[in-house]
Amino acid sequence: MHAFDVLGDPVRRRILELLAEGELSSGAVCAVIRAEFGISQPAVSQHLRVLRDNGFAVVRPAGTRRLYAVRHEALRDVDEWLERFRRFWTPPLAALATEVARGKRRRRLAAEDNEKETP
Amino acid sequence: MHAFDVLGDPVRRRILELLAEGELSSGAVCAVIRAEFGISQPAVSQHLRVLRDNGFAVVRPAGTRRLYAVRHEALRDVDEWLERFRRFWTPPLAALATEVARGKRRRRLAAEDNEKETP
DNA sequence: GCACTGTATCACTGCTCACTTATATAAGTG
DNA sequence: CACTTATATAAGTGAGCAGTGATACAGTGC
Repeated sequence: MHAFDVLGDPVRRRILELLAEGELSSGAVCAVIRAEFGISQPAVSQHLRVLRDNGFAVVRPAGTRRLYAVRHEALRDVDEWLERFRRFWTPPLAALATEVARGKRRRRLAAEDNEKETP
Repeated sequence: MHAFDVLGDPVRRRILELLAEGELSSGAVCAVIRAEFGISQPAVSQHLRVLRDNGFAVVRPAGTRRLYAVRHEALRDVDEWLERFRRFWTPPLAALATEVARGKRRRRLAAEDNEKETP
């Protein structure tokens, strides 16, 4: 499932917005979504599953609860897709900083690869 | 239709990628998409319509052709939705520049509103 | 152990939406 | 004008997916 397919659903977008504030239990997410969209608990649970399966969220058991958090890597991929359009509205300073960040990230990823190859 | 629903389709994303390079005729888009996705001309035309109707593309007649171009405003809205997540991977410099740009945009929009109210 | 709460999965269903074929509209060309 | 090319619209069909109710599973406290 492509990143944008995941974000194509309003419920999933809302869940991510909620998780952006910080870790939340399945039940907490469920409560808000039920109130706002009027859908059942299984429906919310399935959306959480989609988010998990596609790397948009991570889950951590805490007693009987399961705490969800955003995985920002997935959203960064979306952000990078926008890159090619961004130059039309991004001022040069931000573009430069983004470029610097991207270079950093590339170097980091490359370093990780080297670690794997020569452990 | 929400911006992310529009981007939820791989064909539409690809079309936007093509248009990001510059203005293209319906036929030119069609040729590429047909080759890559194997769908019919009407199918492509319908996707172009969705992009038009949702403000992701503008069209300009040129003789018998119709030239399509990206409307960046729509993509900026998507970009702004990502804003709340971006702080996790954006370096401070870029964040500052983005903030400056946003202030600019807000002032511009406000100015436009004033123009309307006192023409 | 049992009951209870919190969460996930299963099996099914209905609706949305992307596709197709056929056709309409519009502009250039002889 | 008829003919062709370029593009859009119409009508109908099929698949996918988000929803439901029922159920299973896991952890907590008695």
